[in-house]
Amino acid sequence: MSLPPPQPPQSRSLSQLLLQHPPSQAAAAAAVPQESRNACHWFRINALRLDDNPALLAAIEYSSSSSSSSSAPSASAPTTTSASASHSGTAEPHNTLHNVFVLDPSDATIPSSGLPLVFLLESLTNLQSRLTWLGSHLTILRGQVEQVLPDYLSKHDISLVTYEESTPEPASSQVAQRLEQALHPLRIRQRLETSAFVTHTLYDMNMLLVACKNTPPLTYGKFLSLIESIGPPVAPLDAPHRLAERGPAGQTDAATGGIPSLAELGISEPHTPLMFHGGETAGQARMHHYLGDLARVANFSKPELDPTLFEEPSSSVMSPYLRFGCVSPRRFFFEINKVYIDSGVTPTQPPVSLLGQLYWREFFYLVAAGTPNFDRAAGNPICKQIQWDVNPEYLAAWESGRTGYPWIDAAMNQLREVGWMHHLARHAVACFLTRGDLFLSWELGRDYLQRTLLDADWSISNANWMWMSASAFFHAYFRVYSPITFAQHYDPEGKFVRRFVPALRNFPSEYIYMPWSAPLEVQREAGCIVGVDYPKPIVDHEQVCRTNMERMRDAYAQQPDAAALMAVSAVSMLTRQPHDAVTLAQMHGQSSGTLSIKSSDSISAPFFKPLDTSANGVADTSRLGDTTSVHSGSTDSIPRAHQKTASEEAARVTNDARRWSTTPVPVLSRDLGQILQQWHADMLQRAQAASQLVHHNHSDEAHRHASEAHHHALEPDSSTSLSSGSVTPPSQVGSAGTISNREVHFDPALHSMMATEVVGQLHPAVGLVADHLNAAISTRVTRRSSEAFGDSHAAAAAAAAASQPGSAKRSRASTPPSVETSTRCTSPRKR
DNA sequence: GCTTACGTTGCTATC
DNA sequence: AGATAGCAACGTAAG
Repeated sequence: MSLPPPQPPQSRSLSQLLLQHPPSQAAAAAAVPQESRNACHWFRINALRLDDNPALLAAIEYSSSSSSSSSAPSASAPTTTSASASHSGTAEPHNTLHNVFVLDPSDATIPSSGLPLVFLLESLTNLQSRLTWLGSHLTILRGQVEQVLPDYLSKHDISLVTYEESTPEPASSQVAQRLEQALHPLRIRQRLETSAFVTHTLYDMNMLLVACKNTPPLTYGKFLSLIESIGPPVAPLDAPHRLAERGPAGQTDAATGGIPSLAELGISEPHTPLMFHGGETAGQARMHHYLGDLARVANFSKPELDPTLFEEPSSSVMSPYLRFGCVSPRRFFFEINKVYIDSGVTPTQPPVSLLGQLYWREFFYLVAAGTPNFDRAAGNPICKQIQWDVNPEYLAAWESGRTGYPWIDAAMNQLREVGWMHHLARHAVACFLTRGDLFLSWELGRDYLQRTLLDADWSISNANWMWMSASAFFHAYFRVYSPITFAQHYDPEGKFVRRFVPALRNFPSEYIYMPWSAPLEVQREAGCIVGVDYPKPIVDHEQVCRTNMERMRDAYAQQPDAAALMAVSAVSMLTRQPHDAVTLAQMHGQSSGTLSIKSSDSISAPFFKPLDTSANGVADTSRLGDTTSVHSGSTDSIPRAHQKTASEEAARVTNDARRWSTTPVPVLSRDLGQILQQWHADMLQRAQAASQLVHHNHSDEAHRHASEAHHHALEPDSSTSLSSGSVTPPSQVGSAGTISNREVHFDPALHSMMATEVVGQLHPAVGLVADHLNAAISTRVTRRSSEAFGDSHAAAAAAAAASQPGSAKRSRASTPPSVETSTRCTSPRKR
């Protein structure tokens, strides 16, 4: 795959920058001369740096309009007649620059404990000293953003706020939305403007979503093609030069304070020295150090890196610095390109190259931005619906490094100790937790890593967990990592295990990855008795791996359509006939365009195994039988999967009961209700995001319309739009046990209505939901009905789905969420 | 609707 | 040792 030719980094002038970001330019021009031009840059968790920070530069530029000597590099001073313009030479500028970070306990994107918190505090400390050197100051506010920040802005008479745009993580955009909402009074009272910039990714995800018509590619190659058609990312901007002493340096008022200590936050100091230190300075040092080895960078090939190296990791470990924005991905990108040129050799190519890793990050951000319910299986249209087991003891063993498989345990211990694991070690533990061995949900593993890893990144985390569990992106579930041979290949001596599983320090290499197989005298000699000093394996890999593969095969074969489910659900909400939503895919009558969906082969499957799969039933029974027999006295030293504790068995039985329930309907309906509610919440969020987008565009009319859309989203008219109240409670959902005989009539015209009326009322950005609907109906449901009822029905279904509902809606879905469309589409419709 | 090419990184046995 | 075939056969996306 040939890539866009690298652009040399070039610094652009601020006026150029502002041209690219008309909002802030508009803000600057709109300010009334007599008013002060105090600006505030709100540092967010994804951009804790001075380098390549256009939002910071914009704030500097805005607040230093009078003095070209104190403004940012190469900035041409805007023509202005402001009062401060009369200040000359060394005089203190009248305007102040404020830099604020808000420690908001309600902000889920801010780590609240552990090594990630330590890393954050270090990053803030570094940021503070860098700002001080610059001649400015970092103020830490504590409390909810939407309360403390407006107060601060009001008190300091600030008229421009700049910040880094939110990530695809819902919690991230929610914070920004809460703030924007709270700032509304200030917009009027002190003519406050806000401006957001995207530098935490190489590309603006909204732009990419438009480019891919709201349907992100699901393969890396397709993603590369997409960005190839767009061109290389924008070059990074240099950090601001030193400013004259400005801003409220040294000031501490009641609401502000310094950077809190760990103790102050009630967190104990880590007992081992940090391996990776937070901050822009540390990040840049690491980047330059790593990039100093030209040959290593040019020959970088991700899958070949050794996951067992721990003194000096084989990969760059730039990920924590990218997560917190200590280093700009654009800067990293252009620095890598420089090395490629300097190295004089042909560098490796994506997907395995170092640059390719940045593209992976971008790819996952894009899919995350364009996929509803990206962080869970339910209601996630790209995620396979797999009936994972429930077993808290297995989960606890995995988390705490007590699975009995030294390679897995060592990796988990490394994670706990240093907050980082090699990429391939993550693969190993993720595969082990999910499809490989324990068959637990990827969401559980994601949760643990998300709060433990220094580089935890919502978009990348969820994508990789779906990948490794073969829930999305990757589907060759029969390729399972062995917890024994995989690490053996890299580290036959077991140095990594000895370092991170102290109990095995003296174990002979021959048995280091399978200590249970060592003769007892060997164990005694090594000072580690398996079962006493180190746990026995909690599962027999050989055995569970085979069983799990069968379960994966079954799950794939009976894969329901999450997308179709969502589509039908949505229509049922509109028709207020949710009791009918749960069923089957059959097509009758092309002329009437009415669909019905058969539950037995599609809808019930996401949450339940079909009742009639006798083969599986037998297998299940036999497994339970095995369990019983084992309890009657095997002293076999070889671990067996069915050697279970009573509580494990209880969990298993509960699990089976859930899977084999003979009355699935009520439970199914409850799940469905949750999906609908979640979906509705997502719509609200998108509407708010859209409204915010319009704020940034400073179009009064657009703004008014967006507000109306927002209002509608928040207080939906129950007769016209989606409200959680329209979800039928489980008790109202049909009679149990007759699910396979029930049908729902599904009119494509209603689908169209939903797109134009309800979705359109919120915002065209919500059109992406309609897009999912569209895809769901035209492909998934059709395919289902084809399987169930033959080709003629399928053809009719396809025709119906693609005819009148398609045309109107498709054009909307492919329309960028621009101001123009928003003014058109968000105007409320009377019924 | 069908076929085909492709997909960041498996394991084991065999030569 | 390093490469190859067999395993059992997935989904995505394009033609």
